[in-house]
Amino acid sequence: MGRAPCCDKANVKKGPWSPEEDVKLKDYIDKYGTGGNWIALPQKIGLKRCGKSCRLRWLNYLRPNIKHGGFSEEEDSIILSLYISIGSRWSIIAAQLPGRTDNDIKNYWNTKLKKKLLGRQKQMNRQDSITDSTENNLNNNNNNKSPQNLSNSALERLQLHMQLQNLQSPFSSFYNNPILWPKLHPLLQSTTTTPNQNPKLASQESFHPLGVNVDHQHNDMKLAEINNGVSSLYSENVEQSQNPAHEFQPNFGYSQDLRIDNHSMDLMNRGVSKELFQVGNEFELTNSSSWWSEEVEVERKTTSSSSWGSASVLDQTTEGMVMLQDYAQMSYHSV
DNA sequence: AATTTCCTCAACCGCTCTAGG
DNA sequence: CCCTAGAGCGGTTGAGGAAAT
Repeated sequence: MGRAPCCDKANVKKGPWSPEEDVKLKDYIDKYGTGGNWIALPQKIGLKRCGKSCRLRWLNYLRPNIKHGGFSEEEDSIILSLYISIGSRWSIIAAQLPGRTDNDIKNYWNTKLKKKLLGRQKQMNRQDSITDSTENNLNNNNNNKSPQNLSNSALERLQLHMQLQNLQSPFSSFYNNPILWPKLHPLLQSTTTTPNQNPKLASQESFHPLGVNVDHQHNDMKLAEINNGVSSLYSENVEQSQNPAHEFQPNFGYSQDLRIDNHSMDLMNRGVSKELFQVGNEFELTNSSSWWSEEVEVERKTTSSSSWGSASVLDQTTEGMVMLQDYAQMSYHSV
């Protein structure tokens, strides 16, 4: 017993859309809207298409103000920083880029942007063998912590974190140099361990380079996955919790318990990114300079020749978020 | 010029989530 | 509370064009 198909596959046309089909669909939606029922829509118009196919065609190509190709560097930066922040949540990323569709961004990332970044890294590797040893360290770390527990996306983001760090500071290994690690709250420093230090963590949880231990089986960690971290900006330690449930206490750069009320969780699960950030705006932020060690902060200031474009919608988000963007873009442009 | 390989991206698939009965 | 249909999402595929041989 499989799942019932959403439409009669035998009587449905597949493949590329003809201009006539596009006109039919666009005209109808312009006049009457979708009617809130995509499944019924093709029958009303007389299209031999699956409702899902109509929806996709409308969202990705026919609706007004859609942009294709020609991604700007600013858009690249936003995609990069959000990908590192939240992973392959393409719909959320697309919501930050007016006129872009999730499908477009997904394709752009998979075919160009990712290669662009990895290409830079390969170039760096050729130039500097120190970087190679760093990659080996990463691989070793992955081996130690049961890599099958990490999704490809999470691994990729981990690697990107590493690579961005290397691009920024190619002569030192992020993982081998604790001075580069973000400072943790003194009281909680001891609660965050590396997989090597804690075999239990190594086998059960994703190890985050910035101190975020993600237990994917724990419901609270759904948020952590998203924040992992809007980005890595949050650390949490559920086991150490002293706080009541439903109390959301974000804290940039400090490892501590992280809880969230149902409404906020719902917003995040729905991918309502603006509201996600608005939730973030309510945070009482700690001084962002504490997030990175002074060494990184100094280098950040001296190397950065660019700043976030004033047009970025993300500029109005939390200080911490902007800082992350700044970090990502600075790293990106620093090569 | 012919063939092969690579790349791009539109579209599909199958899953999860959600609302409504 | 359960079930179902529809919406939405992310991963994957494959046709077609471009580049390389």
